[in-house]
Amino acid sequence: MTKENPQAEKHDLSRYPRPSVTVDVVIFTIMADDLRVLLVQRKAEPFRGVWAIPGGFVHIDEDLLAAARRELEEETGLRGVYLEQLYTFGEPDRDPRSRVITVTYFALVSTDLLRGQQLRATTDAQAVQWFSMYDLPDLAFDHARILDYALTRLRGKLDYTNIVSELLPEEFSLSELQRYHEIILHRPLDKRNFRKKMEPRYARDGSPLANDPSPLLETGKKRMIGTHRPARLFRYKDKSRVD
Amino acid sequence: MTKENPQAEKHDLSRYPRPSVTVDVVIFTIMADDLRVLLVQRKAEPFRGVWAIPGGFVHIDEDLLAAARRELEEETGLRGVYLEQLYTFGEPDRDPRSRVITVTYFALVSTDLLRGQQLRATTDAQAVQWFSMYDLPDLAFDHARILDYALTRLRGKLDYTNIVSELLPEEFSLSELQRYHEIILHRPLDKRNFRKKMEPRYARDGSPLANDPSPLLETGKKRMIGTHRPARLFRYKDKSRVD
DNA sequence: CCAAAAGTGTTATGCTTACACCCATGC
DNA sequence: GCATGGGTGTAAGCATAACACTTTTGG
Repeated sequence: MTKENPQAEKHDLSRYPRPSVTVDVVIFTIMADDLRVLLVQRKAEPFRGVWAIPGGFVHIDEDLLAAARRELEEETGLRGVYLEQLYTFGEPDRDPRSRVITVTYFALVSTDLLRGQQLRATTDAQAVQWFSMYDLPDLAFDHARILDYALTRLRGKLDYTNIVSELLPEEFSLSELQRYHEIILHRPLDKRNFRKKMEPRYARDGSPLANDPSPLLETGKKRMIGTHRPARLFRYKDKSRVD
Repeated sequence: MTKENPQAEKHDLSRYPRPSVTVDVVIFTIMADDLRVLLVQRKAEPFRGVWAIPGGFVHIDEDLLAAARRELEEETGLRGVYLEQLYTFGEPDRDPRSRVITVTYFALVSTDLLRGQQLRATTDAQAVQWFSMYDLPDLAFDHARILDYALTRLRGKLDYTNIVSELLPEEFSLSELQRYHEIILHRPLDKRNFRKKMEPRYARDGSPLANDPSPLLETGKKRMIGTHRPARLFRYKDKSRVD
């Protein structure tokens, strides 16, 4: 209380210990036909040797989002990635050592961005590794709950945002787009219905329809892989924005 | 960084100053045909005399939600109220004095609960007052943005949750329910379409329909006010739950 | 019988779901 | 011509949106 009174505030601030504030970043990607999350193996107690979501302390003059970006970059070397605040967890005993409040974020990185990037072994981790969301190891602290929450949020946003565009390469076929949705939702989707919803519509003369609700743009290019009919390629009209 | 290394952690924690953590609680109610929010007038600098969202420091062993409940009770005397975490704001300069990270919540209190409750003048506030969301004073810090965010969230949840039940009395007519929706959305709704969506459906013999999607239960009671046709009264089958 | 709010139905449009076969390509 | 993934249409059911008059009550 008494944030509103500077005198009382000084009082409070000197008398009462402050909690530590960390950011933890749930980093998702799609890889090998699977939804994966980046975890680090803890080098020290508590939970030594146990896998955990990467994260760390917020610096005193650092924005929360900036701290999340920094953590992400430390682990993956990546910048300019989609990040969204998830939730703030602050149960007093979530860290057995001391009071730690963690502001969680989730990041979506496309296979494109990841290509050629090395995962970095940071000083506080024995190892860094991608895990399937559908086959997770035991996790430190309340991190299982955080992953759960992140997955729910990701799924929830799938069908009313462009969020999947952050995981896809710039250009993709409708089958690939559908596959990404299926991997995230973890269930099969009907091909014709999916296309009906996603595909751009054209007027009779082939010109782009004015009030087309589709988020996609047909590039005109085709992709040939293997020995079958080539697929048309699409792009998202707009990339999703951070919340 | 280095949260994972206890030695490095001690280092960090002693070397680096920690931010203060507060909770701010956006308290909504519906009153006099209007959506209102509870604000306090600051007694001290900065922003002395300016209106602000009630809030205060999180105690070192106190859960975030518990801190929000405490703030709420300090201002309104109310317990057992719907509270939901909104967002965490942590720009380094959002408080000119020092680094303050605020975890925001929103609370929904029904006119029923409020009846007979006194607003309390706390030590750090000159005054406490309900303001119309549609006619707000200037606000301290980034509080205008927080209110904005809270309103967006409330509106977004209106049509896929039972959240409005937290603002209503136990029993209400369809007209009242519609009025609450209109007040929150700040636009008129079609009466027949609204009822089609909300009203319970019955089989031909008048028995309650098995797969009725309506969230409402007809109580059988009627309410007579004034000199016109009495309205049927309804209840929500389930109350909404905290996120 | 008047004032006031409660209550009520239809049509058009568009989204959702379920479902099975033909097409284009390289070899 | 075959293997492989790309590509297509229709019908039923359901939600949405627009729109105006009748019913019930107390005084």
